[in-house]
Amino acid sequence: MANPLPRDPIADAQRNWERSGWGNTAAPMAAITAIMRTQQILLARIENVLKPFGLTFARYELLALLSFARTGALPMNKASALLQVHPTSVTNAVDRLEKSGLVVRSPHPTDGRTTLVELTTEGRTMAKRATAALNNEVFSQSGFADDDVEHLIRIFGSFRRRAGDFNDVDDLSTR
Amino acid sequence: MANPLPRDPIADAQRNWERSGWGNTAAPMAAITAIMRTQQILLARIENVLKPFGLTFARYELLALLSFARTGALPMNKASALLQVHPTSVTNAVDRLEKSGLVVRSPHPTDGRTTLVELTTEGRTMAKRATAALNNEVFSQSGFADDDVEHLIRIFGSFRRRAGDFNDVDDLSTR
DNA sequence: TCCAAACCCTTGGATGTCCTAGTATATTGC
DNA sequence: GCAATATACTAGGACATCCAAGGGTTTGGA
Repeated sequence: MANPLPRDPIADAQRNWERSGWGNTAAPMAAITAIMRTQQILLARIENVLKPFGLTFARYELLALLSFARTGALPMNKASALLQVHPTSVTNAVDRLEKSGLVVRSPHPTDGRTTLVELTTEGRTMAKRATAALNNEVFSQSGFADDDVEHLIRIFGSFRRRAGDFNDVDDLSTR
Repeated sequence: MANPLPRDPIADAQRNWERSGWGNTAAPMAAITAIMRTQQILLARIENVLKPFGLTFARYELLALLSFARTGALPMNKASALLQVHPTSVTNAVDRLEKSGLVVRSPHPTDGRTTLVELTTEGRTMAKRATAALNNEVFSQSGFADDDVEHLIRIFGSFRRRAGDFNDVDDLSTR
């Protein structure tokens, strides 16, 4: 990890924006830049925890998704939709997970176009272990206050819905 | 863009987490996953706006950084530190920007190890144009309410400081 | 019935990020 | 003053993401 900078580079950028006549968009610019940087920091922490398992975050997400599927299997296109990544990214992840013996591909029983990805026994075990590690080493000490976590879930939930990610109006806080 | 899902996959994941005995970390997990997805959406929007300019976000960030430097030039290691990316990522970006004629490399006047990256006239023009496009097409319609933008800047500012990004306690709201 | 359109997955290519290692230059300490 | 250590940049490799294009399978309308 590099040494801390003396000043916040994003706050500096915000000032530069304002000084250049973009005062009305300086704040959203700063917020978006902060999201980018935060994502980078969090992803690095996650990858660091997953490395001993021989997993990356992309592959872990697929394992976790499969572990919550009723039968431990999903069509590739379904996984792509739920993970919200390009189909080729799923192909890539499945290739590597299959080489590691954590998932297997099988033909869809009724649709010849579709391929199912299924968790192996080792895959299910790996998903459990990796999940425990992530919860214990990352999520339980995220660095966000409880209130802020709720803020983030709400703000980004609205954002993602408006961005076209999903249609429902489900609100966990009302359960 | 894919069609919207009927349900929010992150809210579903949060429920699965709770059902599996990870109730205490389900919320931070959901918040972090939402940050990842939001970053992906925003990056796609930004790349989309920059594409006509032949720029990517990584290259744009370097151009913007240089455009705010007093002399339009910075040592590579300085750029790496301020952009908070690996030195090799800067090398990569400079290689491509140099091929496009937007920046030039030059030796540091007193330190033989250091290379300066400097904006060309075309580079400065490009930075201005791309910045205007991003402000008009992305930042001015970020999809976040003004209040939420302030929340995000505050929350992620604290997070980044605690993560070791920078040392100051600068708070824009007190200016 | 049958062919065009739609859908599913994969291959190949472009980019970005990081890590590791190697080369060159500066700085430090004895 | 010189060797050891630190610093700066780059080359090569592993992965991830997306896009474009191609081949196989289904579906749907004439």
